[in-house]
Amino acid sequence: MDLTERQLQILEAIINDYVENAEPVGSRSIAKKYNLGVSPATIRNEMSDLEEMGYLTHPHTSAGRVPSDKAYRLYVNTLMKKKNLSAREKKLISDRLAESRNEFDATIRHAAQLLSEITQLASFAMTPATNEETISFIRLLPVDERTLILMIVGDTGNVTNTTLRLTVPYTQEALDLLSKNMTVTYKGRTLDDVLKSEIIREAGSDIEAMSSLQGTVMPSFIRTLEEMLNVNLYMEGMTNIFNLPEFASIDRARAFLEIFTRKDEFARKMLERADGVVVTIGDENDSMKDCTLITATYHVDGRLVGKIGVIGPTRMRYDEVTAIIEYLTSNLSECFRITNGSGACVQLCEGTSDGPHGGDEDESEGDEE
Amino acid sequence: MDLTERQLQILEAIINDYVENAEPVGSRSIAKKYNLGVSPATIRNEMSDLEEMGYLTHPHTSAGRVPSDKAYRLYVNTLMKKKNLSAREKKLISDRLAESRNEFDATIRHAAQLLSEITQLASFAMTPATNEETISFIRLLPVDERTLILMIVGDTGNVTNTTLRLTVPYTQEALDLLSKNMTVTYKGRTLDDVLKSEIIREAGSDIEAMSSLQGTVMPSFIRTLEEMLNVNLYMEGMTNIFNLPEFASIDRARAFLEIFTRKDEFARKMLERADGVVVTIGDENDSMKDCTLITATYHVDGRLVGKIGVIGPTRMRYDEVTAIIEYLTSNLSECFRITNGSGACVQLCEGTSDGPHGGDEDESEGDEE
DNA sequence: ATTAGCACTCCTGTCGAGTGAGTGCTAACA
DNA sequence: TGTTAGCACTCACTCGACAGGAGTGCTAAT
Repeated sequence: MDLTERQLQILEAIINDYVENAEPVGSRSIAKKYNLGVSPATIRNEMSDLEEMGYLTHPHTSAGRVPSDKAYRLYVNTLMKKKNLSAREKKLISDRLAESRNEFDATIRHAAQLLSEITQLASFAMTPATNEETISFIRLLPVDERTLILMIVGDTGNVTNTTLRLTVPYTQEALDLLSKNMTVTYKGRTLDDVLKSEIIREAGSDIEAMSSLQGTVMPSFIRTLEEMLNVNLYMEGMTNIFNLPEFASIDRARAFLEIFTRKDEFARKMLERADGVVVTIGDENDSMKDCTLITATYHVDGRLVGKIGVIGPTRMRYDEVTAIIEYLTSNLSECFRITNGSGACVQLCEGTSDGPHGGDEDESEGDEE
Repeated sequence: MDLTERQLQILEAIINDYVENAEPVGSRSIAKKYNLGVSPATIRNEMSDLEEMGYLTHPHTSAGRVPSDKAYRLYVNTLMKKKNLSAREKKLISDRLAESRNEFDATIRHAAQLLSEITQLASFAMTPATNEETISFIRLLPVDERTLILMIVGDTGNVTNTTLRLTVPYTQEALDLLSKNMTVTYKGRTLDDVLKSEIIREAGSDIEAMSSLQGTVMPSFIRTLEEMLNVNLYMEGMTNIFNLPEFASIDRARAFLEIFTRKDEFARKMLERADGVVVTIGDENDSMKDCTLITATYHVDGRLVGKIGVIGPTRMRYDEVTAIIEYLTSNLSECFRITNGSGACVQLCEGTSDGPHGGDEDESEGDEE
């Protein structure tokens, strides 16, 4: 059954009022503040109907009405008007992102910080998943007679390295050979693929092989691959939620903060979410059933996809938050696009652990000394 | 004025009782639980004296006594008996640290996790400060025609790298030359030293130089050096404090958690603390005036010094926590010592961001393709 | 010096009345 | 038939009174 125009108006008024004041809203205050041309009694009747339809709830008989998850869903889907950010806000976002534009991870982290500062909610940002990244080359660099660096470079310029300290000295020849062999073996294969095959191979490997240089390097190689597959997750503004009345009880606050302590689990869940702006309200979330989660995706070089999002109570300024997150992700994507010079990335683009472009590793390598 | 033996006994009893129950302790309960052979009335008199001397406080007339910071200080300095960990706890620590012993940063993080799990308080662990680390060599590695990797290797095997994406292609020759020049220029100098001189040089650099490959690489070089100087700080168990009655109020909890959000500031403060086990109680801390901070240092290869610590209310099991932190740091130091084979590091020692020895970069390299 | 006894303080929890915000129903009205 | 005014009713919240209890501090006896 569809809602009448007036019911929609009343519902919207209730949502706006409740979002602002966090207190059950009564018929009289709606009639006074938003002049809909009807009396409190009429509004009461409509409210009663809206409650019957599941859009409103009632903490107790003599209290005002509170919007339900269903009401917020309706609001987000149909009622909400697209909001435009003020020039000031836009400038703030652009400027702050530009500050660290040359450093990939720092930019991502700053985006999360910005998001929590502007929305006054908790936020997160993740570096792109690297499942489809392929190995470009592998290097073993000598540090001293027993220390060496294992370096894996992906086709997007993503680098991960590990310092290995052997208990017995290695020879330069063995190092060079292994370095070469590993690159030949793994080049062009995805991290995932290599990891799976290597874990199986390791499990069945013989002791003989383990005593060789390769035998000692391989476990580290596997671990380094695993590390390279992990996304970096930055979470910000967790103490913001203490300002909100819905988290005034220590138990609610605690439950909320525990999300932040289990980053791996959280990252996994976020990776599963669809691309684009996704809003999940209250019960629509698996856990955090009284929170709203708004996530969005940014693109690196049009290929890799990273996620960023806001976590707060279901009572939030949906219009503002989605507007901010949309502007922020488009700005981020712009930042990480180098092919069509956007002006945001004029001279140099650089990333500590990631970057754009499907790289080509076949250019001559040259030795450094 | 010195305390009598009986006063010390009573004070200790009050501290033990309060640490356990978090409630003001009365004369009667002391007389009953700890049979000191005197009546509640006598204990009351002693308590009154102890209060006068500043060891006890009194929330209100008809409440029991609460130990003051001064009492805890006395307890830690003279009353406290050294506690021995149970075999089970020792095994737990050793086993958990051994799990990740080959990965430096992971081990540090696990140490913090362990500390918070066992003490049920908040904890932190930091990687060693690298102020005195010298540059071993610098590498510029090609990824594709416009992407390259800048890699700085310290004398301890500490590696930091950054992926640079240029807007104009570079030549292999320029890359090799710059790589070589940079190594020759900076090798053997400390990170601090190079950073300072380079920042000054950059400020006065001419535009001409900026357009060269060197000009584009240098700002990233500086940033990467800065990154290399930063210690990694891991904080764990922050939600543990919600279990403690002293943090039942949302404001107290909030103030506490805000420490965790300003990691840089926190890291700086912790670096300033003396080596060894350091206990600062309540007012002895600059901020966090109603917390106790217990920190200790571990050693890497007998040279570098890292910090680890516990943060909790002044009411804590000082004996247990110091015992745990002592055992943990000695175990950590053992883990990171390779020269005298401790058995903890038999086959291979490896670290993502650290390692021993003053390296030599001049060994021949060999190419990968 | 120690202790029993006792008055006193002050926190805590409970109970009931009063208050106010808000609803739900009914009857009058346009 | 939809809208509105009026009114009774509900229920949370606040405040003061009161009792109970834990604990102190003082005094006098041992």
